[in-house]
Amino acid sequence: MTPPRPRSARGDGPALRHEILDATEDLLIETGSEDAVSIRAVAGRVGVTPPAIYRHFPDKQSLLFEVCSLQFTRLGEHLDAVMAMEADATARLEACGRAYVDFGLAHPEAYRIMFMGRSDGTPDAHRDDVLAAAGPFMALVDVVTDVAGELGSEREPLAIATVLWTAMHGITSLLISKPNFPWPPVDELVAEVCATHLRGTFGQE
Amino acid sequence: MTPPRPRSARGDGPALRHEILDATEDLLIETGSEDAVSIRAVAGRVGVTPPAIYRHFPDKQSLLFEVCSLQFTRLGEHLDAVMAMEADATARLEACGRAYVDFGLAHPEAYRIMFMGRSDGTPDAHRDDVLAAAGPFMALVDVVTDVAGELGSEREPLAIATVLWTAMHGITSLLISKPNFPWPPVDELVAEVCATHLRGTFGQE
DNA sequence: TGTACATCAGTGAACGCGCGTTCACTGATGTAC
DNA sequence: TGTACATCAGTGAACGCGCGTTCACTGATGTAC
Repeated sequence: MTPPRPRSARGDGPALRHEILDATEDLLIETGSEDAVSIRAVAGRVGVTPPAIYRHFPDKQSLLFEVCSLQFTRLGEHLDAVMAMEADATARLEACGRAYVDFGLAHPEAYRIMFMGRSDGTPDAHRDDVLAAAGPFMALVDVVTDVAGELGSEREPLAIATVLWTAMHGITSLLISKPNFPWPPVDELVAEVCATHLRGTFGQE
Repeated sequence: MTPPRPRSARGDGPALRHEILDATEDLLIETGSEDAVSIRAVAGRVGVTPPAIYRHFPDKQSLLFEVCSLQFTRLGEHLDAVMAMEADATARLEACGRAYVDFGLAHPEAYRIMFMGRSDGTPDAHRDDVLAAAGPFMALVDVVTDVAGELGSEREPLAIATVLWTAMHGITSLLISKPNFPWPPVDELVAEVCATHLRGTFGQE
C-alpha cells in the first residue's frame, strides 16, 4: 500500500531516528494519550516496520521519554525567549505566566506528559527534584527576585515562585482537562491571577 | 485456589454490585492507573469470574464511571461538612480550600480521575459544564459571595471562585504528580495561597 | 578500475500476553399447584 | 406438605484483537585489495 521507504544509507541513522521522534510526538498530540501511541503506529507513520524502531531505541519507554525531554527543552526555550523581550520585572513576570499557560494550551498532550502524568518510571533527567533545579524554574525564581527587589517583599523568592507556579499550572491543567467548563477568556484569567498575586504578594496597587 | 464464593440469593444482586464497586475503587487506588484496572482483576478481587461483572454493569466504562461518581459525591459531602463547621466567612473560605487539597491528597487516584483525566467519554453527569452548576462549585461561589459581602469587593463572586478553584487545583494536582519536588509543608502552602488571594482580591491586610 | 567481502539498516513472520466481551451452560433459589 | 417448574446469578471456555518484542533473514551500501 504505502510506497516502500528507501533504505537509509550507512550514515543516515540519525535521519530516521528524528523521523521516529517526530512521528511519536505527532501521534501523542493526535491521539491525546500515551497508551494510544503504539510502536506499530509510530512505525506505520514513518513508513517502516515495527522492528526497525528497535534499531534506534532500546524500547518504547525510552522513545516516549526522549519525546518528553524535547518538550521540556522547548518549554524552557519558549519561556526564555518571552522573558528576554520584557525589560520591566513586573511585566516579565506576567509575560512568563502567560507564556507558560499558552505553551500548555498549544501543546496539551506534551503538557499532560510533563506535568499531569504519573511520576513512576520517569527517567532520572525529569525527576521532580531535578525539575526544581532546572533552568525554567530557576529562571522564574530570578524573575521573582527582580520583582521583589523592585517592589519589596520580605518573603523568600523561592516560596513565591513555587506558589506562582502552582497558580499557572492550576489554570493550564484545568483548561486542558475541563475545556467545556464556562471559563472566562484565558487572557483575562491569567491577567487576573497575575494581578491578584502581585497585589497579594507585593502589596502593589 | 480462592474458596468458591457462595452464590448470591435471588435478592442479593445489590450486594455483589457494591462489592464490585468497592473492589474497583480499591484497585484504582492501588494500581494508580485507570488502565491497570481490568475486568479480570476486579472479578478476581471480588472472587467471581469475569463474566459475572456483566450481570451488574453493561461494560467496563460504566463501572469506572460509577466509581467516579461516588468520588464526586464524597468530595461534595466532605466540603459541605467542613464548611458547616466555620461561622466566619473568611475562615470558611480557607477551610474550604484546605479541605479540597486534603481530599485530593487523601484520594489521589480519585482526584486524578475527576480533575486530571481526559474528558472524552466522560458521562453526561460529569461533563465540565454540569460541574460548574453542581453543588460543590456553587457552594464555593456562595462562600465567596459571603466573604465579598463582609470585606467588600467590586468583582464578580463567580470569577473570584473560578480563580480560587484553579489555585487550589494547582496545588493539589502538582503535589500529586510531582510529589518529590521540594515543596514547603502543605499547610503552609495552602495558607499562603489563601492569604495571598484574600489580600490580592479583597485588599485585606 | 574491478571484484570479493564485511557491514548493518530494515524486513517478515512469529512469540506470548492480557485484554474486553460473548455464549451456551449449570445449578441453587424461590414459586405455583 | 410435596413436587414440578421457571428464574436467573454465576461459570467455563472461547472469540478476536492489538500489543511489545524477538529472531533469523535479506540485500543495498561502502571498503579493501
